Amino acid sequence: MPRAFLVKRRSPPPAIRNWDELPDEERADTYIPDTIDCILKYVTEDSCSNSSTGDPAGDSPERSISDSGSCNDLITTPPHNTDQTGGVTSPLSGDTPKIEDKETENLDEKHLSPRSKIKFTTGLCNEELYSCEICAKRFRLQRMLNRHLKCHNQVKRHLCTFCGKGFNDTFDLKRHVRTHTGIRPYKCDICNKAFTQRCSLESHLKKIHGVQQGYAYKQRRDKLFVCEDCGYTGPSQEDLYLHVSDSHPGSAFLKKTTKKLAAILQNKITSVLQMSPRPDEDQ
DNA sequence: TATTGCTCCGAGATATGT
DNA sequence: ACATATCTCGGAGCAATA
Repeated sequence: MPRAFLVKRRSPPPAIRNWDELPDEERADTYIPDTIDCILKYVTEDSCSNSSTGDPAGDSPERSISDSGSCNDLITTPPHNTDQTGGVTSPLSGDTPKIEDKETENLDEKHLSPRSKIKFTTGLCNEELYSCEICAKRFRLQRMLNRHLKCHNQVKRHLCTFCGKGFNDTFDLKRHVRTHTGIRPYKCDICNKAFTQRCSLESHLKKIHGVQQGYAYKQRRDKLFVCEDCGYTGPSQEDLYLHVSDSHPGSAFLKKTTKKLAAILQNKITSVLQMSPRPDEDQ
């Protein structure tokens, strides 16, 4: 789906946004506004009063049904309480309510999930959708809503050890950390310039070299296995595992590798070692 | 087996540097 | 003005869990 159809929340609620201004010990602290209930109540009432017709304005430019006529995972509707950039603002402070992640889960249970699950009927489909009570976005899958709720949570779970900036997503953090480590896995074959993200490389190729990447969807999703310790890239997870275990035995990557995968890899390593003659046997 | 969470990713927007 | 860097957030695959 073209992202132009999505409500963009270009955020920066100025106060807390700058993580550098917070001492480390406060960055990940739970922050539950005393007024959270009020906020939720407000939003709920607001939702009720405004969204009974779905689109109070009636002339929303946002799309609710895809061109194909089928239901989308995300059906975008205008947020009822947004700032100019589409961001959600607290009715009290103008800032997005800050909710620690665990609290967000409670929030899901206590305030959002049951009441958010609605039977949403359109002319083209009739299916249960999960609605965010904060911004009124609707999702076909509960897990999509659950994850979306994190967007409204200013306390990020994943903190950069270099600058303290927080992210909702581990991969976003990993990608961000590359800006500190200088690891650039995506290299331009033509001029050898390297980039931290594939889309930067693609943009470069297109604008500078006039090369349009013709990736098929599957190719696009091919993973690039990057060693975040040294920038080594491998064609497979096994390859990366072998590299890391060999070159960076203390790496967190090894600790994160699932036992299952580690066992599979260990078996492979063992079988390879068994097949190759041991040096002392050669002699 | 169905659901959920984690992770990787791309698309697009915005920020920054030259 | 343009190129590049960085960020946000939804889509999707897969593994873990109920």
